[in-house]
Amino acid sequence: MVDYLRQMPIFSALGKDDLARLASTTSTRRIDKGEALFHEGDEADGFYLLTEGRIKVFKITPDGREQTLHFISPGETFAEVALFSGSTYPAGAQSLERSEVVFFPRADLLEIVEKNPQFSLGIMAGFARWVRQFNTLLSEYTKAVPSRLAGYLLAEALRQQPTALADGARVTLEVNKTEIASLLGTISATLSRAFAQLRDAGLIEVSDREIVIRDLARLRDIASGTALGDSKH
Amino acid sequence: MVDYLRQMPIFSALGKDDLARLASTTSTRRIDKGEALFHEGDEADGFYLLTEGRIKVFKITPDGREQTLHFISPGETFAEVALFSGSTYPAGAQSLERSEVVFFPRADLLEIVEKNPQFSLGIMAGFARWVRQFNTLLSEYTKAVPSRLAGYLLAEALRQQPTALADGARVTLEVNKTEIASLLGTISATLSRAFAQLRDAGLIEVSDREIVIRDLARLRDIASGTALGDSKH
DNA sequence: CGCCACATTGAAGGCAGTCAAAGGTGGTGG
DNA sequence: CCACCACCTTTGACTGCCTTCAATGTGGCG
Repeated sequence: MVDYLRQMPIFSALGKDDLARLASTTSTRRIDKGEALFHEGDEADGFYLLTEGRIKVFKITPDGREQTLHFISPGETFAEVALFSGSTYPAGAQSLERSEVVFFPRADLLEIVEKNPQFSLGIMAGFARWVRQFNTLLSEYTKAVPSRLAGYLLAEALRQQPTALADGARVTLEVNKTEIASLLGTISATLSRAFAQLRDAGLIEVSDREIVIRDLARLRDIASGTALGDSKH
Repeated sequence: MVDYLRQMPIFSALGKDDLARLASTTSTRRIDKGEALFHEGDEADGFYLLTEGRIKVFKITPDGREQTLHFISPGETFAEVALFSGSTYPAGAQSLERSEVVFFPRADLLEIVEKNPQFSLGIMAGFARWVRQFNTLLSEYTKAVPSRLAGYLLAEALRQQPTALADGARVTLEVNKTEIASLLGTISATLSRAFAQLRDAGLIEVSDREIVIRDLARLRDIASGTALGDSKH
């Protein structure tokens, strides 16, 4: 466990002793597909590291729909907001597949923070990343659904193959389309139409969860907000 | 200046020496109405404290509209994201009136963070607050415009008179309606209709920037997502 | 007095959400 | 091994809200 933690950017500044102490306070939990890890409003008493599976972090909107905020992949931490006193989780977390998480109780972390200023810098850097992502999500909201989808596909493509992104690149959707719809702030029926539009315009090919990017340039254009009909000679 | 800083929650954990050092590194800047403080994407080299006036923090959406993220009031800090290395401002800031800000350069702050773990906890708490606020903003986005407006009016009412919020409460809009429209993710024409709907339903009275809340219970109901037509006997 | 920014209102069009139905797929249990 | 079922995906028809475009009103300020 100590070695595993050491690999993570957030913990890399800690010494051997602190790492060992940290490791000894954690607990591991397995959750089945569809099971809730915590609910929005629950008392927040620590944060999580996902070691296996896939988790979604989401809010329930006033009209009862689920709005997904992030999908968490193995190796990522989430719910860091729990590091602060008296707070509750601002969103819920639920597994999309059989998953395994490591839990870090708040009390022990705070002790370590107080002794390791560098560690707090690492946590703050994590926050900054989060802010940026949220910012992006907010911008996305004002765009049409096909634009958001194009943006999502490009982000996924980049994540899956950071090098050599070019026409013909393949993207595998790692969650089902209903979940993607929730992340993009829409519903599966509308997302389905958006996929159809990008396909009919010749930008992508779709076959279940396998997507092939056929026209990267125009896809980028759509993602940046250009309406699908518009061409700019 | 030292006394002024000490009042702020974020700085309250600092000792006299650090406060004095911090104060000596700051600079004050006056900006005219409409002037930009920084633009989205600028190199972020410090954060700001607003001492006078009013500032909006905003992004330009892909289709060219302004999306306001926050209005900053005197005594509030903003652009804290600048505390992290190699980052750029994720949004722009512009004054809505003649304003005065105090600038805290990053380099000096980082030194203080390293010596004062408690200080970093304060900054992190600030971030957590921010996350929550953003979270709220995201939820708001999925609601109809009259609901968002109702939520905004309630939040303003609460901010202006934390005690004794009841029917007959007065709210003064502190920015013009076009700016409010931008904060609520819409345009002035649509916001104008939303005001008219709340007025015609007998929930509020509107007279320029002075709003009177006539039916607090129903206004809360609308804000929480109930459609204006729906009644629940 | 006249300009300008802001606010309001009308008309029209479009995008997306809702409801509904049908086809496909994988998993489970008999 | 097959039948059934639950879930996902897609498509159609419809409705409603919001945006766009445009015109008019109004208050402040030079």
